[in-house]
Amino acid sequence: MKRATIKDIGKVAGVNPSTVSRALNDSKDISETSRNKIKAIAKELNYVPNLLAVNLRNQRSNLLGLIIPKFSNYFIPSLIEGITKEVNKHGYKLVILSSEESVDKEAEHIQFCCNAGVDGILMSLTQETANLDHLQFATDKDVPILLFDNVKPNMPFDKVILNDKEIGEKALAFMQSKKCKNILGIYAHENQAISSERKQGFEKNIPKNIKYQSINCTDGIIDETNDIKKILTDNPKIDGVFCMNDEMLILAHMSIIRTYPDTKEILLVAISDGVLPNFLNRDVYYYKNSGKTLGEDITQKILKTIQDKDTYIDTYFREAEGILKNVRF
Amino acid sequence: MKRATIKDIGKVAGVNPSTVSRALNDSKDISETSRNKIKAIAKELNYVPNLLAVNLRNQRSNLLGLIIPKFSNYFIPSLIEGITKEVNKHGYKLVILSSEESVDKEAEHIQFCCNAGVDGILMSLTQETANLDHLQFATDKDVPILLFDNVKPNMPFDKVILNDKEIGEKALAFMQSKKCKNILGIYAHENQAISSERKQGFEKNIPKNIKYQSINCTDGIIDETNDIKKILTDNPKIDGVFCMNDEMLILAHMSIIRTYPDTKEILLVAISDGVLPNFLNRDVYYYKNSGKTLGEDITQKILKTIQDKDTYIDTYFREAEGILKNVRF
DNA sequence: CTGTTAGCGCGTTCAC
DNA sequence: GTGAACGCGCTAACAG
Repeated sequence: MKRATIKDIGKVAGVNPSTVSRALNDSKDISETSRNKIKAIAKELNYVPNLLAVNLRNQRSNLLGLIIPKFSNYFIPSLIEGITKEVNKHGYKLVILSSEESVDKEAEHIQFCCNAGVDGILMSLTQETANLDHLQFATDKDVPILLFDNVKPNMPFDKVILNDKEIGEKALAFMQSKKCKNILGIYAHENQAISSERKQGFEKNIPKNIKYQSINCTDGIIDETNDIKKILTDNPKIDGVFCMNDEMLILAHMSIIRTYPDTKEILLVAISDGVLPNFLNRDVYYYKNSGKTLGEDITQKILKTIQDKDTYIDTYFREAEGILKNVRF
Repeated sequence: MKRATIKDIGKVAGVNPSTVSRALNDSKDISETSRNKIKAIAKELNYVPNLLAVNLRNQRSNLLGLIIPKFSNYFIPSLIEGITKEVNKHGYKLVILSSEESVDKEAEHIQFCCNAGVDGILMSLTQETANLDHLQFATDKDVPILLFDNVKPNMPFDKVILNDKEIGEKALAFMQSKKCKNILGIYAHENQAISSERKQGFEKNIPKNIKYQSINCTDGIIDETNDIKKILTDNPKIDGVFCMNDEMLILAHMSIIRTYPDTKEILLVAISDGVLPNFLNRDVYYYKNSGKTLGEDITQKILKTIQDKDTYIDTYFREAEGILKNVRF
């Protein structure tokens, strides 16, 4: 059975389709009686609006686009969960596009969003994205973009930024207060903005009496524990490890317990989504940057931008929570 | 600057919009020369088709809907990654809808998919979903649905099913071969189809000489380690633990190392996505059911259904890989 | 308060 | 091979 349209309803009710539209959308230009009558018929006929038509008419789709560079294990799922929750609340839906670390795909995804009438774009850039010209495509078409996560403070777009550098500094200060004398820092790829920000912050004030070295690892490649293990073995005096995110934390954790099967006094400090530390069998101190709440945040921000039709460029700062300690039973 | 339409192109080229349409869609009813000319102009004008219009015209959107009951930590992210990868290959996009364990939302999401011209629905049911009437909405409108994960073999829809019961049996046999005499099984909520299937399989052939008990845990609630720890403490002879998925595995792992800080001979067997075991500092044997490859699978299946316009009900079986052992360095 | 008309942008049918 | 006209389903502008 073909689905009913407003035309069908109009035929049954003996009114014009536009009147049906008014009734269904609770326009004030319509009488109580015909509104009720029309609504009753609509229900009778199992009428549901065809969103494709509504969207074409309105040139918008109630869709939000999320463009991520790739899937990481801890942050992204948590982020998606936050966005999905918030988006559902406001009657929007979420389309997820993964660039798979390709700038070309990133550009394609932006194009798609614009052509599909997406109302706004949430976007975390690829590691390779140096040039931001392809974002212009969206701004030209007045599709709001909000950058987050892998974004530099000087990028001329709406963005949400964590106080990365400051947390790096705080982390160092904390480790100092805990009497660390020999520290290893574990970071991601240099092109990743948040990684280098956190690194810069951490390395800013290292005093002479603290020995320090760092390593860059690839997300989630468990083999890299071997490299870390080697550093730990070669430097038995290391008494503190700083991890720039959860992926690095798990590598560090594995490496430490493999290097020192019996508990050894190495202070483990990280910036984390907040879930993983509680699943590790070792004290972990961490600054919490929850993907979930970030997801809620950025969703609210872009929905507001959509509503207000703002065009100027905003930078929103976000503070990590901490320092926290994981729960041990 | 307003974006170009086929009308604009036609004006510049001095032809009718319909001719432009033909040229752009490589219709055979058009001369080589005008096709090239029109395409050149289109490029010149930065023409990109308005998908909203295309979709309304075709009554479809090149969108796939994914409806999940909620976000778990291990399986779902991996699943989404698999689907996204596969979907991108074929020019489709993915919309993610989370029911948050509410049957009502589940129904709403189905409705949305149908009204929005989604080409197909991938769906894992809520724990509470007993009645499948609301799926009828989609079949009525000829929107293909494919069920996976939390689906019972007798449900009259297209579905992908893992050999859950069989794996349960195999797991028991494996633990027997490893001389376990006292086993604890850890499962999820009873309403979760895969959990109860795996449980039934595992419990089917337990011999008299093996002591066995089980517990149902909630996903990702770390407090439940206390309950497991109590069982382990009260039953010091337990020498094997079976975990129905990754969430249970991590609970078991925590509980074991907390109960017995020094290594103790407890055989740990699980059904897993395959990532977590390698991050645990203990031997783990597991049957691998990768969310990622499942995601690829179900995407291919539903795309085929869409293409073929099949209407009969298929059940696809999927085999877990194993038994595998985690990598230890 | 309601009907008429027009158009969102595209693809397709039917003429020529 | 091309133009004209129509319709997908809905909403908004204008009249009355």
